[in-house]
Amino acid sequence: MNKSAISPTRQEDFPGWYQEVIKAADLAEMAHVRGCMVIKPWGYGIWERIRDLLDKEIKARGHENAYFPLFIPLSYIQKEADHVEGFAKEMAVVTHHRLEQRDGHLVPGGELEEPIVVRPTSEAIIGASMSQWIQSYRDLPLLLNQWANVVRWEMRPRVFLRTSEFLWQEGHTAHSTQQEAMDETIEMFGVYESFAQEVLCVPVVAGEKPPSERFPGADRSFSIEAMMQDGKALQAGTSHFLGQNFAKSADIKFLDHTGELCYAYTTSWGVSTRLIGALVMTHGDDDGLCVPPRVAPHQVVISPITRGEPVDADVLAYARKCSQGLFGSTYCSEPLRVKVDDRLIKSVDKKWQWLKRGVPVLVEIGPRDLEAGTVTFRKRTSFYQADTMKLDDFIVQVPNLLGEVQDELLDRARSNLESNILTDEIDLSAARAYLDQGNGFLLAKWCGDTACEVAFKEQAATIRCLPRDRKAKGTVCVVCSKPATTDAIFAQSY
RNA sequence: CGGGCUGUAGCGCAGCUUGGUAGCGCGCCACGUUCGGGACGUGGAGGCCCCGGGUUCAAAUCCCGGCAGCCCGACCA
Repeated sequence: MNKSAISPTRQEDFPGWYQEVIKAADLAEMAHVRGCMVIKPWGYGIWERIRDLLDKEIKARGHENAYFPLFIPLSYIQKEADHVEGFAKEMAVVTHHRLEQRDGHLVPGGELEEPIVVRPTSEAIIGASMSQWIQSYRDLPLLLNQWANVVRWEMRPRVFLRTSEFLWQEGHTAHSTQQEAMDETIEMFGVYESFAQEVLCVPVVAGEKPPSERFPGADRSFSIEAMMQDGKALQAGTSHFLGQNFAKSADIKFLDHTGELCYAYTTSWGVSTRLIGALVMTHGDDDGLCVPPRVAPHQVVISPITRGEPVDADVLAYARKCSQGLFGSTYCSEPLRVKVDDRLIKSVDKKWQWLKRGVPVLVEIGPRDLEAGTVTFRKRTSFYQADTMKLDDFIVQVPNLLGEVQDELLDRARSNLESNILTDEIDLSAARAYLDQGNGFLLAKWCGDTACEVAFKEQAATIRCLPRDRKAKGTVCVVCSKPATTDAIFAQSY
């Protein structure tokens, strides 16, 4: 009888399962514009939680939010050579500014003298402002962040993972010294790492990107790499040390305390709606999504079991009493988010809906509970096992229940990550065979030569990052057997 | 951007070969019997058959061109 709610299952067809969960959990649907998605309330609610919590972390470190234009003059983009090369192939370009009737059709008219690109990222246009705002070392550091949409015309869109338009946060800072900019890069890198783990329950491998995977125009890039349940890596957040590259191209200069004119050092860092894709592929099961309580739009849903009988009114009142009892309680220093789902549909349908959406705790209240002064509830992590508790006890216990779900999700994900990182010292053919199966990460030594990365191309595997906290066994490069200079995580990736 | 597959009711699909009144299941609405693990019966609503051209007396069906989606590559903070 315990037929799973999602078909196909993860085992049968992981990409098919992913798309089905997106749909069944009411997160999003593809719009009829290439690669664009409509984010539905449950999905957007998760994004709002991510935004609100991360925004606090960003502001707590002295950054201020601002907003810069969606449109960037082509000439701004052109200033940084690597940046242009990195983004040129995926740019939406605006060339006209009106529509004209011609042969009964609307066609673009009024060609622009200079084409405008829709921002794929905002280094170029924010740099232009920075250059005007910064004159003295007293103007530094300049610590900005913006929440915005960006557009990248990717070849192969995938909902939440790689959409033509997506929502993100992009931090942009300018500093007077290299060290301070580097510290900033590492600081925000750390914020992402702990946010992923503590808030999203997504454990990650944190490390520096190899040169081939750097952000276009960056001197150094750092990323957090999460492992999806199919063993593939998902880059979940990046932080870049841009050196003086953008300062030179955007003319961001200041007079230091000795009166010398210097270029600033800049950084940028961001996370996007891709994090929702990470949540799905980290915590989803064959019954749908499991939303970590800290980012769940509703942490507790109370479903009154009504059957069109006189007792319904009392059941509903009892459900509201339960909801009100939770009012004023907190979890992680925030008021509980509780919803009474009093829609006039069958309670069993509500149960399946909330299972698929992944609400952390679902409470069902019926005439029996009313009579006994109890509630019946299920945690999403053990949904098929309902518990019954006195109402007063339940009200006290809810924060603990949420904590349990949060912990269970993290533990489960962490054990998946750790048990699927191959750390054996193996030779190239064994490494290839392992990566070809695509069931996890390989932690191995690397000589630092890009040519050795190419050896894994056939297996579609790349170096995801040079892990900060993990040491591979051995002393020689897994590919060429020359002395290794670093540890590296090899994996297939999204 | 190359190769393959697909586009018909909210969702999943049949019909297309061989052109001739638009179908099925789920869902939705109404009523009745049910009801704490996806109930059942009866009746009903709902379609520019992706878009634009062409062939034809006649196109969901044949031809051409687009657009969008999925899978595989290449590409990709």
